[in-house]
Amino acid sequence: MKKRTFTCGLDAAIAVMGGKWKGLILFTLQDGPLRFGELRRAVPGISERVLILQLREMETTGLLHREVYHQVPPKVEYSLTEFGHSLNTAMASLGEWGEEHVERIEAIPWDQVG
Amino acid sequence: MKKRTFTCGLDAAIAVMGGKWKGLILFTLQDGPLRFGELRRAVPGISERVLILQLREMETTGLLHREVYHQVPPKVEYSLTEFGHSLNTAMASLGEWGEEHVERIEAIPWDQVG
DNA sequence: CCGGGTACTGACATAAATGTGAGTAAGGGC
DNA sequence: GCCCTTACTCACATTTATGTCAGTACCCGG
Repeated sequence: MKKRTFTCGLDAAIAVMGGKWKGLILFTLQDGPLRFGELRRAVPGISERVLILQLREMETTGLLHREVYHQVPPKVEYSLTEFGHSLNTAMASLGEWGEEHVERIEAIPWDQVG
Repeated sequence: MKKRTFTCGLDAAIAVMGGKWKGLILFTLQDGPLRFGELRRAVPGISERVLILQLREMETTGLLHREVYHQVPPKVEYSLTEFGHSLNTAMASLGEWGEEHVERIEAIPWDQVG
């Protein structure tokens, strides 16, 4: 358990929801629990492996809860914890900003960016 | 200019401010323009090269403005555009969330996360 | 004419993130 | 017995992000 330190709140928040997918996963789960397969279909473009890795990370960081139903075929449900919900709320304004500016963002010459 | 499309506003926002540093740079510049060296000192831990890359990206995406003063030694100032300011505002709640939960976030076993 | 400060650039190396495709276990229906 | 579904795991391959370090151009003060 090496402790990380952060320069500010934003730094800490980014450490938790950093990466390309976690925000979207959080967003997708806001309306209720989903099983693994549903989640995969709900987040277009993500690969199985990466989805699993992200889910594991988010479980470890306390953003979401994993509930296993001992059935065959197996059923596993992922849902937001209180912590996850609170982060989702905090990201709402970022999502709104994105929506307001989608056209401008899509018009950015992304091939010149990297 | 390949156009990217986004699944939702959050997706678009993450494309613009993604990565470990852009949020912090935005945050650092919120109180007014800074020159390159000042910025480097204000964002602890970032390397010169990466700072430049991030600044270039953020210039291309329209988040900030680069003003060159033809002096010796050279002086270059970076400042937020309106677009950058609006994103900064949208990220404020994320920063607050981070501050509220720093202790919990620092207590996360980060070595088990990756 | 030497060293200092500033804002870089370039070659290179490593680390982290993401992606691909195959394989596994379990029981139920046929 | 065989195939189906589901939620994975494993062994890679590739891409993206980040870091290190040396070097450049400019003029100025000493």
